[in-house]
Amino acid sequence: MSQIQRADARSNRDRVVAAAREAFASAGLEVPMREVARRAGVGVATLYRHFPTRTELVATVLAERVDDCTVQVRRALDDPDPWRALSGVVREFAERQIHDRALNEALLGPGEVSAAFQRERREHAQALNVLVVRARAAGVLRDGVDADDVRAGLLAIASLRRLPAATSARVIGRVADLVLAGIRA
Amino acid sequence: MSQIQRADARSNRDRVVAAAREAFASAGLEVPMREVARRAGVGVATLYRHFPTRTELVATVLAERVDDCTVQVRRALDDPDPWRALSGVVREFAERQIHDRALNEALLGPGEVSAAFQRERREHAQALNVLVVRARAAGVLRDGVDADDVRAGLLAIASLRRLPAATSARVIGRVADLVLAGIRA
DNA sequence: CTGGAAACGGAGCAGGCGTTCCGCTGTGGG
DNA sequence: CCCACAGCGGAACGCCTGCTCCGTTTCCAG
Repeated sequence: MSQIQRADARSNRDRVVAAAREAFASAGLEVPMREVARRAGVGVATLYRHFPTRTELVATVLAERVDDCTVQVRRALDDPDPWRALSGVVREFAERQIHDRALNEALLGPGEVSAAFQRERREHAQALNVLVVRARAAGVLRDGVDADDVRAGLLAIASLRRLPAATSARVIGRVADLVLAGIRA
Repeated sequence: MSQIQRADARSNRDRVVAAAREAFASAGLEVPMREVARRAGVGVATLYRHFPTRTELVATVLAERVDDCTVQVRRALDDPDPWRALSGVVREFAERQIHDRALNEALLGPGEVSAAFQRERREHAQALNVLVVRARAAGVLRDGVDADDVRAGLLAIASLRRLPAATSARVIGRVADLVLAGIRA
């Protein structure tokens, strides 16, 4: 019913997405289209047949990553310990940044790219709000700390991904600790 | 004895530096050379005669900004109140980032550019160390916080400059508060 | 005032990017 | 098995960048 496209086309599309995912994660979003095509073992035309514009390819790959983050926050809602839930989200987010160079650009990139994720971001924000409200009710947050503070902390962690790789991991870890110390009662 | 160059050459050099300073601050370091030349009211060749390569122009402009930061930390050494001195450095640094888009790239940019400031960075680090040691002696720092934590916090603040201008100011302010709360006893 | 060196401006070059065009290839329904 | 056509690869286009070349203008010492 669905197979309008040939089997080899479908397989090539998958290889392109896989190559883009890997390339973006390790080298950042500015990897040239030619390079993605080369890694996928296809010609540039094939790449453009599946993704008519660079932005669409980027959006497709980033959608997966952004979803990962939302899923992670949702999962934290199941944790009965409010502080462990919230601090786990911050720490795991930091961990993700260390291993995936593309993710931070989904959150920081100039409108064009990140505008596509408004819905995902809202879902992420809502789940995070719940975590913050619970933590606040449990009295583990410093007075005056709200969800925007936590989001600002996450953004700060994400931004650090631009540092030279040699130091970014260490700095991200320190900032994550700093953010947690900054929101805790 | 020194005027080996003509008066108009000297004046053009000044205009180029001024134009670059302004352009970098408002639009970021990736402003094209043509655009800097246009703003300065000179041809590109004139620009290249004074700065043989783009990197040299960038380094010249950034050197001023980086110096500003070092001077500011040195001045804080005169403050008798250790917490006010340290927190003032963090806040003023945040303020600078909000108003100058170029500064963060001096600290974050890939080696090529930022490597030129190793000496300045060491001086900055030494002065900051003194502030941290004093604050620690005064007992206003949380246990385990060291100068690297403060530096990591400053880097986090600097990195945020890449956010869309509309939100970056607010987020930078929140993160600065978060960092201060995170290091305070 | 004048001439030659210093300085100038902008067209032009090389190279990298995203994207398109088009002649060929190989898949899969009949 | 076969051939129409979906799908392919890579050369080529247009644009933008950093940087250079060279004929022309401007300064200023004598």
